[in-house]
Amino acid sequence: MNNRQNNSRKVRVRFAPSPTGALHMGGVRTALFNYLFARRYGGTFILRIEDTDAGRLVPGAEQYIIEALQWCGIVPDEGLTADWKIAETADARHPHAPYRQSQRKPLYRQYAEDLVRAGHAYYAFDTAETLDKCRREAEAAGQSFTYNYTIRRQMDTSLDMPLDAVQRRLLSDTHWVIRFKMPENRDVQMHDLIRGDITVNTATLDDKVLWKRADELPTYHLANIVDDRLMAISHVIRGEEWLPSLPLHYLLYEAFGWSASQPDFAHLSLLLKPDGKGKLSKRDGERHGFPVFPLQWLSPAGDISRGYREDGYFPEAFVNMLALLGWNPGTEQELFSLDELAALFSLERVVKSGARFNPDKARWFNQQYLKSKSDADLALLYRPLLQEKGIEVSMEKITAVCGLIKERATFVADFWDLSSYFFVPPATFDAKAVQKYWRPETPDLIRQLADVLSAVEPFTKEATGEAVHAWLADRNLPPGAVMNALRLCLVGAAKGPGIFDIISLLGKTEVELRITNYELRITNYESGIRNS
RNA sequence: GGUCUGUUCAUCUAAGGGUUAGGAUUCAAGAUUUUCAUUCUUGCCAUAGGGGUUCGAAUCCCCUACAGACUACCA
Repeated sequence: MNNRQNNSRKVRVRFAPSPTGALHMGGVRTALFNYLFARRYGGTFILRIEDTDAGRLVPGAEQYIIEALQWCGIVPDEGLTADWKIAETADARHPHAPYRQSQRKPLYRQYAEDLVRAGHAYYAFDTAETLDKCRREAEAAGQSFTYNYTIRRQMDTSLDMPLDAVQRRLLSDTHWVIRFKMPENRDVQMHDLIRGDITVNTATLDDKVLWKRADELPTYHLANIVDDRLMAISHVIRGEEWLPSLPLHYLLYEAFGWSASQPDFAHLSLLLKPDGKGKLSKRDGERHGFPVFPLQWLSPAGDISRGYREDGYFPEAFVNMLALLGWNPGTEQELFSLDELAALFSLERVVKSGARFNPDKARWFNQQYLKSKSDADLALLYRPLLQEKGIEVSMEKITAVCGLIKERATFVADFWDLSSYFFVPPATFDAKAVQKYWRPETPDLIRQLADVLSAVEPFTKEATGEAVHAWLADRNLPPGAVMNALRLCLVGAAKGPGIFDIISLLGKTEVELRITNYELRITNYESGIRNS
């Protein structure tokens, strides 16, 4: 079998979502692979909105798609204007405008009519009730109803109708459709860039509706083929759910006489649930506590779905994680910028099987990106969170704190739990730590230690460290005798960065205050635990 | 039910006829940090099952099982 990939063509790919709700992460991955493919081969990445089903349109969905792509850094070359709006009028950069199919409405009918004239399609006048009845009858007989060559001559169609009768019917009836006349028994040989050769016999396929008189709109299949042709799409990279309609699309290209220049196809496997069976759905996120959407989504019904952005993921981490779900470069590198991905991406290395999404790995990616950010950048992100709590401190201090805690965090949102004691004195003490580190002799030692620290000048990490160790050596005490107790006074728990980092950042006054205030409280607290 | 697609550690995956089947995440243990986390080391854990082809199969072929998608005047 020859590989029908047409390498000589200029690469033009499209992401063509339907604005029927929030774009879920599987959709983002499809957009990403298209974008990466275009960049890898110096091609053009086009955004096209497939809104041919007015009944399923959801307000805000189109805007959501655009915002999601924007957040991810997946920038279309064509179809979206510089101010991130769908291009509606043609110009040099957007020669095929409009890029919203509802606005291309007048264009499609002639193509459907051409097919009728050429004998590849026909008019069908069956009512919804008739079709329903057929389906119910077939179901009752234990079969499924297929509108194809076995049945089409018994249906209400133009196939055996005199031409003038057809004309009259087209004018008097407003609910007819144009159906593709599926060949009876042909093996359609197809090629998929990811899956290889596929053959399907047309006997199991049906006469798909291409165009509807009722709303004068094409169905997906017609609009898709016509627009891909008009927009000179070279590669169609889309989800696996489209694989079953690939034979129809091949046949459509053939019927139009466009086979020689039809695009190459690549079908991406689906994203699966983290547990159990089936494809990833909105419900999984709710059940397992992770987002399935890039951005938070407020449905018109009022339901809120969480988003990666709002959950504190960095877009780079989200994109990196998504890229490695079903693709890998063949090396052991796992962390990639968008530019690196664009340089490495190829369809040959896309995995055939479905990828089960793993929330743990997603968190790990975010942690990696968090660690790699500069302290100053993180401080910029942390400051608003502090301000919300009414805390106004210098950027220097926030930056220093970020430097000390970033290795301990996965999200910026973790920062407060990890560093509140730098800004407000601890209000509670970890009971286990108190039991472990607070001994009868501790209060006396801690008071002595406070005196030692108050004499240190300048109050730096190094100087305080030296002074404490000198005192320890002088008294012939092991460090364990006071270090953790001191930490307890300052932090409230047995955790956090190095004790002298904390001491120097807190400052002499605050350290003295916390030791004198808390030594007694902890002693009482501890005896409370003993007595209970 | 029918059609198509898929199946390597729990999860993401590498290995395009010859390796002790490799890496990452998770989990566990140890080291480091007298804390916690990081880091490092180690460990646990896989070719769905059965037949072929071959000197040799995760890899090629067939069957079975399982999984998924599709089966609308939705996309």
